[in-house]
Amino acid sequence: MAEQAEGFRRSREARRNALTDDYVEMIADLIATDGEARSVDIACRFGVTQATVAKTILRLKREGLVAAERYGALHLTDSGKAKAADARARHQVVVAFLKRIGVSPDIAERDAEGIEHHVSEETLAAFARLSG
Amino acid sequence: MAEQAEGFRRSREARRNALTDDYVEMIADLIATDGEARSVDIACRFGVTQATVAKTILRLKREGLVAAERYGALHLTDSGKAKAADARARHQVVVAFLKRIGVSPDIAERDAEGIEHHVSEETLAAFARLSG
DNA sequence: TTGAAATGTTAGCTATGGCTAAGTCGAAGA
DNA sequence: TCTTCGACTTAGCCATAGCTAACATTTCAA
Ligand SMILES: [Mn+2]
Ligand SMILES: [Mn+2]
Ligand SMILES: [Mn+2]
Ligand SMILES: [Mn+2]
Repeated sequence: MAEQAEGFRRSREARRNALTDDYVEMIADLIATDGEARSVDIACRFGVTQATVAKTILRLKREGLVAAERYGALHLTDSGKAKAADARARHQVVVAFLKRIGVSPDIAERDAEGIEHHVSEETLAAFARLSG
Repeated sequence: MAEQAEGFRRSREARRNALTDDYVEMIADLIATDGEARSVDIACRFGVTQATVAKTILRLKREGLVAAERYGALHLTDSGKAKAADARARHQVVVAFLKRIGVSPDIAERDAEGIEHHVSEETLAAFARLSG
C-alpha cells in the first residue's frame, strides 16, 4: 500500500524534474555546439515561446542551476553543469539501448526524451550493460 | 529543428496525459479487485489527499472518461474503459520487459510507472517481442 | 550613424495539480 | 432511532507551465 504510493510519488517527482533536466541539457548542448546558449534558440528547439523560456529560466536561476546577466547568454553553474552531464549521460544510454533493441533512430530519440526521466540507476545500468 | 521540437512536444503531451492514464488504470484496478472504486482508496494508493483526487476526478468527468453520482462510487465510461485497458496493457509489457532484462521486481514496477507513458507503439512492440 | 529587426523582459491570462481547512452527507453502531 | 465517524465536496491557497501582448534593449545593415 504505502509501497505503491511511494512508486507514484517517485513518478510524480520525476515528472516535476523532467523539464529542469531538459533545460540544463539543452543549455549545455547549445554551448557545446554554438559556443553560447541564447533563449531564442532554446525556445525554437523546444517549440515554445520565448516568454515561456524566460519564465523557466527565472526558476532555474532561483534554483542555482543557471546564471546570466540581463540580455546576456545563459551559463550553467557548477551544479547546473553536473546535472547537465548526468542528463546527457542518461539520454545517451537510453537512446543507444532503444536503437540496440531495434527501435528506429528517430523514434528512439523521441521516446528517450521522455523515458530518460524515469529510469532508475538499476535500470540504466541494465540498459548500458545490454547495449554494449 | 522543427523535428527536434516535435519530439519535445510529444514528450510534453505524454507528461500531460500521464496522470489521466494512471487514474483510469487505477479505477479499473480497484473495480476489478474491490468491486468498486472509491475516492478514498485512490487517494491512499496514489499517496495524495482526497481533495486532490476530487479535483482530478472532476476533470476526468469533464473529459468524458469517468462517471459517478454524488457520494457514489466511480465508474468508467466506454472511452474510459478503453483507455484503462490500453494503459494496463502498456504497464504490463513494460514491467515484464524490465524484469526480463534483469531489473529487480520492485524497481521494475516503479520505473514502469513512469516509463509506460513515454513508450511509442514501436518501442512497445520491441519490448513485447523481446520479453516473450 | 542611425533606424529597423532580432532578441529579451515583463505583465497578465488560463489550466493543472498539489495542499489545508471547513463543511456536508450517509451508513453503521450504541 | 439517533449519533457519530468515515467519506465526499468545496473553497481557497501556492507553484508550475503554457500562452499573447506590450515594451525594452541590442545588433546589424543601409
Ligand atoms: Mn527529456
Ligand atoms: Mn534528453
Ligand atoms: Mn504511470
Ligand atoms: Mn501504470
